[in-house]
Amino acid sequence: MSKIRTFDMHKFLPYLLNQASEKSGLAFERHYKARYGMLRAEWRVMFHLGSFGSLSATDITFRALMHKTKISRAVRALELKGFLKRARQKLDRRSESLQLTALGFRAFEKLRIVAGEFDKEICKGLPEADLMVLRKCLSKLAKN
Amino acid sequence: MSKIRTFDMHKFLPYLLNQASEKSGLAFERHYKARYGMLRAEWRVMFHLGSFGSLSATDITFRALMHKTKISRAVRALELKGFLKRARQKLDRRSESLQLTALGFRAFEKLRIVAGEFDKEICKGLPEADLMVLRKCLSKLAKN
DNA sequence: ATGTAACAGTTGTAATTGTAACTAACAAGA
DNA sequence: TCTTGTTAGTTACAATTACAACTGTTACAT
Repeated sequence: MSKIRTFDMHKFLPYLLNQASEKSGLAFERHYKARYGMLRAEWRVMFHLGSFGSLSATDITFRALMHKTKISRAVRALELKGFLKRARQKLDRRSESLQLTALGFRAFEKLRIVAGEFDKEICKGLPEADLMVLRKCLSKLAKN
Repeated sequence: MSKIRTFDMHKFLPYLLNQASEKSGLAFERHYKARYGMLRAEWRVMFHLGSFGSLSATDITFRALMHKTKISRAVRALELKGFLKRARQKLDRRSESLQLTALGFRAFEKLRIVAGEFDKEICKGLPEADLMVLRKCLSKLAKN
């Protein structure tokens, strides 16, 4: 039985991406889970608000590739923890501008440091040149 | 306020990995969902059995980085669809060897072709040299 | 052989999630 | 003003999932 022209699943990009993503995602999860009782969705919302500043829920939907109900619930959870405050937009009262509170930002800053160490750790063993290529490819794949 | 030594989250690998993984995973989902009513967990189990041959549920747990209850239920779903059969191991009657049926393998073969096209599509625009680096890095990240 | 611990896989239950339907706010043409 | 259509975000409910407790099997020291 010939395997000619048969696609090799070991090279299937969605598979490789998922493996790598799950591995690192699971490993990092314990940091925000243990310290702040946050779910992954909450961490992602905090990550976006901390990194990009004030955003609306819809903004986060597109940036984080998460469903709007998931975001709605994560926002409420963060709000209940006192990590986030919302403010109705004056110009369009349908949408609200989300922002980390001082408390939320302190938590984000702590996690940012942990994230930096974590990132350094998992990048160990990969040449800097490869990392540049890797980041470039991942950004492209996420956009398209 | 100085940003010196502050980690740039845009380069945070778990974030980039998740973005790229979600994007491609969501896009490919419709193929097995629409044609075979399979969930992502089911597709992953089928993927592993189709690619690597006969495996036990525990094998898949480690290879696919999925929780064992998720696998247990995916296996049952595939079994009900007639895509998979199980056989108790003679030597260790706790574990069972899972294998695609002829029907299951035909479905896998069809999806494999779709996967090949899908993969080609999302790789478009990335130089072959970069893809080699990308795959190498992803494999390493998944192992560690 | 017997007790204890480890392991493969399943199931009950509670938490999380997705889908579709909803409310409230805007927009723009008749 | 009064539709009609769109958008931001929420909620009800059903589907999916995780966690812990469970059954049945094996390993192995006593």
